[in-house]
Amino acid sequence: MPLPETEIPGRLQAELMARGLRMTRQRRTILSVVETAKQHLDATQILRKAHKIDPGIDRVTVYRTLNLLKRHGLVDELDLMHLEGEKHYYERHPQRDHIHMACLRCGKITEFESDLFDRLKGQIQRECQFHIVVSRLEVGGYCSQCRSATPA
Amino acid sequence: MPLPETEIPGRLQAELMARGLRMTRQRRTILSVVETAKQHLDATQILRKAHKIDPGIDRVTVYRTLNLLKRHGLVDELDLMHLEGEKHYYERHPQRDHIHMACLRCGKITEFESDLFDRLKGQIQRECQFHIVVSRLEVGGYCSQCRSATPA
DNA sequence: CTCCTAGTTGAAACTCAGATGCAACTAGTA
DNA sequence: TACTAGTTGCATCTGAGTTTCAACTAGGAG
Repeated sequence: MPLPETEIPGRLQAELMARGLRMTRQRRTILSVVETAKQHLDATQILRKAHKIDPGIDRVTVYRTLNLLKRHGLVDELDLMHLEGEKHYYERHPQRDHIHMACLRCGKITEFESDLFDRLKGQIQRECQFHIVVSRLEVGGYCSQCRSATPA
Repeated sequence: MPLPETEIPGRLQAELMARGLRMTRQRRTILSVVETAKQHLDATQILRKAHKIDPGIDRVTVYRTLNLLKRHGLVDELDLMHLEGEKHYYERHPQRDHIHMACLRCGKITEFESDLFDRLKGQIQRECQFHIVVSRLEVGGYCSQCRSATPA
């Protein structure tokens, strides 16, 4: 089955290789963890998952690889309003930027795409003559469930 | 000259006292530093400036006071795209939220207010039923000067 | 004005994410 | 198959921010 686009096991890998970067065993592992993540993971969680695939992998390699991906715009670094400590979270850079909403009560993270957001970025580029490379809109507050819940 | 609003030396102080919080010598000092800051300061810079006014002041007190102000929504905590390390920057919470643009080349921080931003927040509150307490839109990229400058 | 106490402070020690220096290793190429 | 620039792992470091606790004090009660 020589499909033209196998896509699933390695869009990030493909993109890194297309940039002429070396594909090591460790990088492959970390990339697959990031790629298949169901939620936002921090560096420690990524290390833990990578460790299950390849126990020899080191913390430092995870940090270095995440920096590499960030520099190449392949992953986005999130703070998620520092709801718990100062760690960073990572997600594959999406085709279309979205907003992250963090509930200050239950900690749930919700994502939201908006045309207004796209237009706002356009306005910044035009009016400020600022060339946007990365953007991050994070909002802290109370989600619909927590708003209607009885106060803790 | 009993002006009804002396305003200048202590709007933050007044707001804290209005909330029934204790006004200590140290807090007064830190508040005045934040209040008169010409640019975004991190905790260490705030400590340094506070130290010039009151050498006895401790790091810990600065951190605690900044947390207090943050909890009361009197200052906003910024990351400024982590241009240099993981520290946080602080600014008085403005009447109207603005966007922070960080130049990845020269490090300059520019602020920008936008009607679209206000509308976007309104949309989030309405469509997501999310009650916004704090919002932070940070953008990284290249400012107009650096775009036209010769590559380093 | 004096006393009282809950809230605040400072000093030291701690935590934790992330970075760095360097010798050993290896992917991709000649 | 050999070579080498780039990568890895380990040990160590850094630096922001937090915690613990005894001593102190702002601001209200008497």
